[in-house]
Amino acid sequence: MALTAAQNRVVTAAVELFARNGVGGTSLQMIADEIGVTKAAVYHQYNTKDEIVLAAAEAELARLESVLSQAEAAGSPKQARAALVAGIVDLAVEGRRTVGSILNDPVIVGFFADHRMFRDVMTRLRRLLIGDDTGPEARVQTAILLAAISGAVMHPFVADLDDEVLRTQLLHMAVRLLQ
Amino acid sequence: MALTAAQNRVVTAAVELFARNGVGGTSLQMIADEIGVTKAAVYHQYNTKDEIVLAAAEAELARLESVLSQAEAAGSPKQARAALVAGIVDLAVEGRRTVGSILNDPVIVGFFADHRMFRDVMTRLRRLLIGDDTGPEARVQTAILLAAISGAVMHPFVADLDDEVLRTQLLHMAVRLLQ
DNA sequence: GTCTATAGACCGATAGAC
DNA sequence: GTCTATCGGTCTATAGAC
Repeated sequence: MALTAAQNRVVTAAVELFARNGVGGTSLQMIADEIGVTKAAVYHQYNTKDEIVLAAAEAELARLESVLSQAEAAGSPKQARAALVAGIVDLAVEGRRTVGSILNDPVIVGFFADHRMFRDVMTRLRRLLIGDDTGPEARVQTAILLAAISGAVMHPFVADLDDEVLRTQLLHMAVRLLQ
Repeated sequence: MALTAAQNRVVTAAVELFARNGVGGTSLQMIADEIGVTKAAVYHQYNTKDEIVLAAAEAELARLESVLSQAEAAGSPKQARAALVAGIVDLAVEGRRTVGSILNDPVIVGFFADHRMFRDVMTRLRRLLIGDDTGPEARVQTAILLAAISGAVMHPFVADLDDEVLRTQLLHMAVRLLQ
């Protein structure tokens, strides 16, 4: 899981290109060109394209996992939820160019379903946001909250807005939606 | 714009495959196989892959445009907004497997920015939802509303929910968010 | 860790018969 | 409207030198 400097260059370039062209529209040659090395040098770090996609998805997820862990350490469930939502808003705004495309790419969504690491984070996320209420209303409401945050940051309607303005408005709405 | 039967088969297969594999991850061979013809037969309908992608995006957008036109014919702005939101919820739930992936694919998002038809629909959508208020709050709120609807329907948290339950919950939230 | 060079499959696209 | 056959190019992936 700990990446070497060379692996980090590969993953960073991959995340950027996946957001720009989609996973299926990104070749190893593109990644190599973006870094300024040859394909063979990329293959020295990862043996298949799938491994790169997985590493890129894990790198993005690691940031969410970090926010999640911090939130779980909060005093009360209510404080935990607030901390989590604020952290997710920060994450989404910070990565507004890349997060959305990657989260929605069909190939990566497939990984989400297949690998336990992703499911575990989703379970923790769900538990923190809605506790033990597994009814339809709570599930839809949580899906809306998460989709709204990750989707709104890359919407054309807000493309020309400052990060700070976007963050403030988004957080305000998220708090309202959570009540 | 009016599609022949053969063109319709191509576009329908393309929409399905784009949702499953992404635009960049879908080849003309895949589309041909899905229909049960050869690549050359597909090329007889559309001369390039880009034309197919464009036709697929237009087909999806045409459904939104139809909802938009109906809403614009409503008596008051308030009624128009309500009709529009209800129509969009229906559209999203109906196409919950495909709509989300296609709306977020980087290649199609690029088309959205380049082609006037998409921008026109977006302008009408925006006018109907927020009128002449072009401030940050209104823009973020509208982006949230649209992102929430299109993103929530394909969220893993609601994957096992009935269409009817999902539609009801989603509509309830949308109305609340619109106030 | 990076390179050159290459293998074999698949890509988008075209020609021409039926 | 669909087919067979083919083109040049790019794809993922590997071998082996430095």
